[in-house]
Amino acid sequence: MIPIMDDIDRKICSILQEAGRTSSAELAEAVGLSLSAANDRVRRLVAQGAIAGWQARLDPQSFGLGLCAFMLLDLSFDGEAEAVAELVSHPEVQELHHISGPHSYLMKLRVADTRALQAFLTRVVKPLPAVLRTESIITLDTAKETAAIAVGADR
Amino acid sequence: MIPIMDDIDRKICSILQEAGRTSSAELAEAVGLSLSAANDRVRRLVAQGAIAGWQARLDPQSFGLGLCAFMLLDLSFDGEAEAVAELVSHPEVQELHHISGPHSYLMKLRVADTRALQAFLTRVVKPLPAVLRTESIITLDTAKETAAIAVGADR
DNA sequence: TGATAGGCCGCAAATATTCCTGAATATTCA
DNA sequence: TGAATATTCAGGAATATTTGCGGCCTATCA
Repeated sequence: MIPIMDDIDRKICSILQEAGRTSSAELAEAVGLSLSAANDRVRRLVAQGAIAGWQARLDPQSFGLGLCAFMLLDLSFDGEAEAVAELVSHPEVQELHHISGPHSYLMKLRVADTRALQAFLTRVVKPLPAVLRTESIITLDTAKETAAIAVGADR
Repeated sequence: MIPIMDDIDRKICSILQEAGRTSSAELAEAVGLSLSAANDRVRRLVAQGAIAGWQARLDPQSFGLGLCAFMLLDLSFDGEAEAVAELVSHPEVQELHHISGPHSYLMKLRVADTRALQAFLTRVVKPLPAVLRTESIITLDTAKETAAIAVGADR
C-alpha cells in the first residue's frame, strides 16, 4: 500500500496532533466524512505510521520540573556509544541529537532547578569517560514549545 | 484546591504520557483502583492542569519533514518582541527559548531538507530587523526525542 | 463494456465513558 | 474526644463512542 496522503488525511492529523481525544464523530464532521470513513482514515494512518502514538501532554511545573536546559557535549569517539546509551536512559534527558558543527551532541534536559542540573551534570554526565567538555545553556523563558509539526493542512 | 499529587496520580500521568489512549479500565487496573475512581483522578488532573492536553504524535518523515535543526539567534533589543511573535507564528518553529549565554535565543526547527532550511532562513529569519546574527545547527542523527517528563512514578 | 479495487456510508453490536448514589475513610473544629 | 464535614472510593445505570460488517458508488484498466 502506497502511503499517499491527501488533504483530508493531513487535516485529520492536524486536528489530532492538537486535540488527540477528538471523537470520531467530531473528526468526521470536521473533515466532511461519515464516522466510519473518518475512522478508517485514522486506523490507516496509525497502521502506516504517520500517527506514531498517542499521549497526554504533562505540565512540567505541576511536577516540580521548572528548569529547561540544553547542553552541548563534546565526546571522544572512544566510548561515544556507551555515553549515548547511558544518557538516553535518563528521563531528565528529553532529547539527544548528534549535530553538525564544533560540538558533538546537543541534549535537552528537563529538571527541577539549577541545583538539580548541577547534580545531573556531576552524577551522570561528567563520570562518562567519553565526555571531554560540556556547555550548559539555561532557558530563561520559553516563547514556544511544541512537538507539533507543519502538516500543511490549512491550504 | 491544593494540587497534591500522590503516587497514584504520578503513575496515571506516567502511563498516559506514554499511551494516551489507555482506557479507563486498563488504567484502573494498572493503578489498583476502581474504574470510576481512576476516572475521577484523570478528570481532576486535567482540571488541575497537570495534564495539559492530549495529542497524536506524528511521524515527521511521513510528512516529508526529514530535517531537524537548531538555530542560535542574536537579536537586538529593538524589535525583539516583534521578531519573537513572527517566529513563533510559523509551524516550522517547534520551539523558541530565550537563553542564557552569548546568544539570545535558541530555536528548534522541523523542515523538509537543507534547502527548506535555507529558504526559511532567507524568507523569514533574515528579513527580521532585530536579527543580528544566526548560527544553524543541523541534527545528523537523533538518539532520543521525547516530550515526556520525569514523573518519578517508578519508586 | 465488464470486472475489480478502493473508498465511503449506515447500521448494529460491543465497548468505553459519564453520571449518580451510597458507604467508608480522613479531616476539621468545638 | 466526638460530632460534623469533606474526600475518596465502589458499583451500577444511562449515555456516548468505537468497531465490525455488508453493501453502494466511482474510478481504473483491459
